[in-house]
Amino acid sequence: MTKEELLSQLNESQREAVSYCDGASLVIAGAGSGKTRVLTYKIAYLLQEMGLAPWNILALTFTNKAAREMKERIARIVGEERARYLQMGTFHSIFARILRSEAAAIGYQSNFTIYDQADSRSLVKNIIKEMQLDEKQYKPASVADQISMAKNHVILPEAFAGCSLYDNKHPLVTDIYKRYVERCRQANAMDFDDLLVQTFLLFEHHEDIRRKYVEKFHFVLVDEYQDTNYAQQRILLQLTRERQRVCVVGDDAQSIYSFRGANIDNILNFRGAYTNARLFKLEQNYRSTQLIVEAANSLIRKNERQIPKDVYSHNEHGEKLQLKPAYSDREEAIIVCKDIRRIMREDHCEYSDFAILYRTNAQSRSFEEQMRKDGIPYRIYGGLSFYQRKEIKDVIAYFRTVCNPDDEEAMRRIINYPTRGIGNTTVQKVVDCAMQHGVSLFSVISMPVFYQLDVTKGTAAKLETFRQQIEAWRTKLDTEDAYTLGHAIIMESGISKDIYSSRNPEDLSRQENLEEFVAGMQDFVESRREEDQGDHVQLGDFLQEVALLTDLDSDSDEEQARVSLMTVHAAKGLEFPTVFVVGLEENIFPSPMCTGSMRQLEEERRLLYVAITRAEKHCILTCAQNRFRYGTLENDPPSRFIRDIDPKLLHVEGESAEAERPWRRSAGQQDWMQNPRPVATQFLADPKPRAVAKPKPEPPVDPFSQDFKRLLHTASGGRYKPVASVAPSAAVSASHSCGLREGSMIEHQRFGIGKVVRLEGTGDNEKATVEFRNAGTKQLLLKFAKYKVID
DNA sequence: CGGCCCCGCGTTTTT
DNA sequence: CGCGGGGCCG
Repeated sequence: MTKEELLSQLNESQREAVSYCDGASLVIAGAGSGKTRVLTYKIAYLLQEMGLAPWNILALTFTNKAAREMKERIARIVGEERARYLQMGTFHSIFARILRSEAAAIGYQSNFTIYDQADSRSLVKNIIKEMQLDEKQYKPASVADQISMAKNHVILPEAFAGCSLYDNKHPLVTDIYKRYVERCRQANAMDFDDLLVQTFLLFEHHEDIRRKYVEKFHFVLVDEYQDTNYAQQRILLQLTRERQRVCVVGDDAQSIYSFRGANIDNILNFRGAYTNARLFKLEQNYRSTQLIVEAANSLIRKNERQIPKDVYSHNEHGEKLQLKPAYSDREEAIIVCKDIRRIMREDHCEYSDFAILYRTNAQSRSFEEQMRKDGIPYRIYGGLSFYQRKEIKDVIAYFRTVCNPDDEEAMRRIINYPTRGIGNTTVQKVVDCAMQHGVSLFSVISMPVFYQLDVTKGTAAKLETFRQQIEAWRTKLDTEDAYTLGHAIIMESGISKDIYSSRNPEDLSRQENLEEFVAGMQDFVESRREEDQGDHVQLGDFLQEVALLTDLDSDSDEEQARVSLMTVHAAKGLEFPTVFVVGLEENIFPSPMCTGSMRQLEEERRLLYVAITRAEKHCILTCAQNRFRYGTLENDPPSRFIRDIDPKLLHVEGESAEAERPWRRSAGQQDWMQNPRPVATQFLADPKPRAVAKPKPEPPVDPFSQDFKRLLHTASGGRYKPVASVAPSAAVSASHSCGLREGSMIEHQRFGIGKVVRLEGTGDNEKATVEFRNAGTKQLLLKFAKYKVID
């Protein structure tokens, strides 16, 4: 591709951003303005026009998926060969690689383990217990979050007491933090935040090493810059302050990750850090209709902290945003399902053209149920990651122990799994002993006599057997590939036996998960072998990959079109012709956890902005007046953000009933949010039957029955009326999230054609019993099964 | 040491 | 309501 051809693919502002390579630049890319396009073309431009070698370009992204997709797109422009050597990946994966090769300089071994959030929390919890603190006062999760936040701001334990995170009610967090850091070191482990902090410290204390990487990376690009935290910003500065050859791309209006340390000031003040930085704005939105863009603009304009910009669209006018009030979460789901059917008829589109976005994962439930009833195929993203499932974590803990026997959290997990008679008492003795001598658990187990470990003969023998088993696998680390060794560990450790001899035969999902995991391991080894040729793929390589991989990254070779259900956070970077933003009530969106500070409220508002701007053609908001949560009925007013949207751009269903819709009252009138909530709950049975001998004849109230509607009507003083008379859908034969019904014919990737004879389970545990023509009867865990519905 | 029962708790989430 | 952790008992 010539320079002219390359640049002709871009609009004027994109072209300017791409071709400016002389110094630092900040590209503010409005929603749908072709941000990824600019990044890919810019890298192509650097390669072709500026003559940079691919290994001299560093591109940092936030997800593996983003990195992979961008690499593919660049390969299409400049060819596989050159794209392959680009230094492209997430902050964490790139820095993990650097840290492994420079481990010695900071006193680590290069086989260090990466602790995930669960490991961090568990370690914090152990420390709190050992310090004999009250777990009510020092909640492990919250302390772990504080430590994480401190690290994101590069505040080391010594400085913690003086920082703003420190609060007088919990003075001992400082000590917990100190111990935590020590323990990570003893375990030769880094948590996710360490991958940043340690990289920063490495560059800060070892100028020679910093120079080496400055020399290596001639140009640095950062995607989603609005989501970087302080540590990331500092490292970026370390790498680029001499050359100033850096380009960051982002949208301050889409900064929604402050809860994990992202700091919107990074992008707002970029030109404070790089004084000569040029600013480019991409303001033309190619994704959405004009009315959607304008409605989103009207919302985000209510925020004070932002870089002024004027996002516009030249696409068709389109229709207004729709607001559809519902009585209950169940009716909300019914409305959405009806609308999906309606729009499919009108627009002749597929299930995969729809997304349902919500604030919290728990909200998926009502939609799941309704879509199953209606036979609408769907896929839920997020929730529990595959790698967070117990059986998978156990296997990984074995792998981790074999690669790095000092890994305390992994050791604790597997030392008595499967049960081998090493109970809590023994574990605690080993831990105490290790702490006393300042060594790892494995050191104590290896030399119990030397460390004067006080256990009975029998226990000592059990520990020794365990140690020998680990050591035996360790000798194979260099000679066997990840798959062979991993498979051996699963078989020989007794994990396999434990899972397959499980007393409840219904518990088949664990087996399938394990099989999926083993298959994934095999795939990994094979694909890596092709890439790197020759060298065999070690277990450690697999662990490195897995530690930084998530569910969303996994291959989604969708055979079947399905409606996507996910949180707004998970939807960032995606787009859909039709988007439903559901649950727009106070105490849901904005989340009740945000205390109302302006910063937090503005972030919640940006979150809604992100949700709306995912939509290409239709954007439909829903709001339920009553919602079951934790078994009780909640009744919240509509979200305050609804009032932030320009009323001219919002069509409320049942407009005629305006007077009765509290959120349509003009400003100045008494604030509807301050009105006492209508209490429908009082008409319902007390959800927790206490010992109090009260006559409690109330049968459970079906939230969709006529009775319930009447209750709501009375409770609200007649204010709430049905938005649409929606009959509960007639009993539909058992059907499935994947569009399956009993009797469906499917074509399975491995087993061929078969007939579904039974469906059971919900959510991730949905299983189908299928009679295959040529492969007999099989049970499939639908989350992982690869198949197509043919009838 | 292991299983069972009861109590408490419950934003967003990537790496 | 549903899950996970802690405590108690065999």
